[in-house]
Amino acid sequence: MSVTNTAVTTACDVREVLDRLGDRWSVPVLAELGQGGVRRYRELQRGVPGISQRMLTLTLRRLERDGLIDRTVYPTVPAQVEYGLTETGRSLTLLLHAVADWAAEHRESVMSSRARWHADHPDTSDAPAC
Amino acid sequence: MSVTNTAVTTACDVREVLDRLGDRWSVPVLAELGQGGVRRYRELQRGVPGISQRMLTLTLRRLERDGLIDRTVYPTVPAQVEYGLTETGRSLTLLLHAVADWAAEHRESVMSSRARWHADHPDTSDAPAC
DNA sequence: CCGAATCCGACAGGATACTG
DNA sequence: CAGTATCCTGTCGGATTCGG
Repeated sequence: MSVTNTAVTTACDVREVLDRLGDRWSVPVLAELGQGGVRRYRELQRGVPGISQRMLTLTLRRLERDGLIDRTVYPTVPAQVEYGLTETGRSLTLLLHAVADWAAEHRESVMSSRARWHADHPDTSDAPAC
Repeated sequence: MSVTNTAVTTACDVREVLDRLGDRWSVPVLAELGQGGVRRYRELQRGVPGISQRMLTLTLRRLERDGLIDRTVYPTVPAQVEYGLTETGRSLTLLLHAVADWAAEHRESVMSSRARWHADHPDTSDAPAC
């Protein structure tokens, strides 16, 4: 770790820093937090349909651990917790917008390619619709 | 599919189109193919250290299915197969460069945040070094 | 309200052996 | 050389229950 050269960026580094892009819920949670200011736990659960309490908590812990969101606890009764993006997290949402733009732009291309593949290879499995 | 509005981009769509960003080997393989022209099967296996034959084949099939790479078979003996990026695949590598840049730029921030978390929570598990 | 703890199924992915 | 086929394991994530 004595090397300060940040230009050496391998695919390995990317996965080490951005492994949150691989899991199921980090991106939806970040997207929800990116829409506005601060959200409470229940609001997030409603804003990210389908997420379980377990995965919401795990995802929030990991995002907090990586410094992408911060967690504020108000010692009221019952407890109140607010989640919001950090500066790093906000910059990440900009990147995610670029990713979403790419997906929207090339969606037709990818889908038609998959349809062609599906026609040529009738046996291979397909992921169901979203 | 009668809607032509591409501005409606949900996180669901992104994962549907770009689920290859989530798996273990698609990005390294795309990076290897993005470095130069066309690669053969064995060259890819050498250029992507650690990948097994099984995962290399699976990854290549999925990338081909999505129209990100194309596969050319020369009917020589023994068989010779070449893989190369399509136009869509090349445009994706541009996006991946942006992702890699973000990771390099915020690597220190994320790492220090994890170190702090690790200091405050001595029990939580950590992914090993890359 | 905001979680932690536990159990469990599914599937991605590694190792190995075999084939045209 | 360029793959299949098979077995096996770890991990992710869902469902449920309990606690502060």
